[in-house]
Amino acid sequence: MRTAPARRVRPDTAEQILDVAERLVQMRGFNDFSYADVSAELGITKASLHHHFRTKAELGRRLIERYHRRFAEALAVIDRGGAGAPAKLREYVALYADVLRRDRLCLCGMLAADFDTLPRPMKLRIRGFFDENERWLAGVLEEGVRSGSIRLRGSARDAARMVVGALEGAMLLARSYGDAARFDAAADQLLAELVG
Amino acid sequence: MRTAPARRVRPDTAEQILDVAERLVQMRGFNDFSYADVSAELGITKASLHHHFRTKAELGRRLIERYHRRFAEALAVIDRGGAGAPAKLREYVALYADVLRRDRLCLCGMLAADFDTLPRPMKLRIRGFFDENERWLAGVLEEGVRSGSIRLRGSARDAARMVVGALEGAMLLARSYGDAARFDAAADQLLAELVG
DNA sequence: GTCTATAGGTGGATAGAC
DNA sequence: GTCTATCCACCTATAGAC
Repeated sequence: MRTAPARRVRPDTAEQILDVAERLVQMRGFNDFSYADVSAELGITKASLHHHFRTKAELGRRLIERYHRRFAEALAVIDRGGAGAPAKLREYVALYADVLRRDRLCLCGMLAADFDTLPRPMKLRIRGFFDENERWLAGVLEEGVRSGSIRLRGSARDAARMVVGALEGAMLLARSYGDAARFDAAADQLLAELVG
Repeated sequence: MRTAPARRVRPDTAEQILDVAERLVQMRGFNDFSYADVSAELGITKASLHHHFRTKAELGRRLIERYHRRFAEALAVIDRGGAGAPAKLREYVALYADVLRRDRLCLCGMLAADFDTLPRPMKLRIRGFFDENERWLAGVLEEGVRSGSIRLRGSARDAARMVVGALEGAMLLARSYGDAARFDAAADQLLAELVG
């Protein structure tokens, strides 16, 4: 079943850089982490970082692309599970909760706060990430409406947008109190409104 | 009816500094505006800014305090209006929408994204702002439950927390698309779930 | 209360050797 | 692919004259 070649035990340098940068952005924001931070953590010089990612804007763009790809894969896994709409929604919420439990915000939620200061290629990809969230959620909600497990007041698209915003905001608030349970409580309330 | 002394036409320098800094923080975040930005806009030197606000941390603290005070006054105005709970909720949402329409985020929503990088006095006051929002909203929701105009699934406190998060997140998302109508749609959905 | 001048640090980025 | 060395812009903050 596994057709890909065996993975290296140690990820290559570019991946390691993305790993560290991703965590720093999710915790501090795009403009509050530096090549120097990544350099110190990985034990290689800033000049070497520039060999892998020519500019910070390019590093930022690649960060979003990888995050989006992995998120889409997680959604595909949920889809393959074949659960009903309510269970799928709970799995979706769990993706957010897992991020928060590692003391991070959603990468794109954080970048949405930095939005005004970001280069255009990053802005477009942040929207692309949210668009995919909205599309997937709207599909699940419509499926739930058809099967009678979900009750919506407006369009599935508007409900999906509301849910994404509510979860991003709940993460933001929960982290300000260092209290992941705040996120869980908010998400539970939200789902209770949607699920019959 | 007006008992306060007539206001100066030109606000004093400290207020002007707060005005400019507040807008910059709401648009760009606390770490992406500088004394140089404010200096250029007001036509006074950075050294003069330091005369009014010794450190950036102090300026940040004062920003939150003023924002909190003004917000509390706006809530008091809503209370004095004597409307029912659903109308009060709509007025509350309008406070957020007005901020967004000036291309800004909530000051404390933005600072919540910067949270990890902020000095402790600012962190405590950001929580204080959200606490007040939560307290006021919970009161309105309870009033609505008593009068039968609001239907809650959990506690008023949890519902209030969910609403604050959802509105902050909706602002964040709406601004990323430069589309204030996204906020309105999300807020309408949210209120529709609470109001009967 | 405002200015000039400057300190001391960090930012992203580049040249060129190995 | 990694390094040393360096550039220049910008940051927050201070000293001291007016």
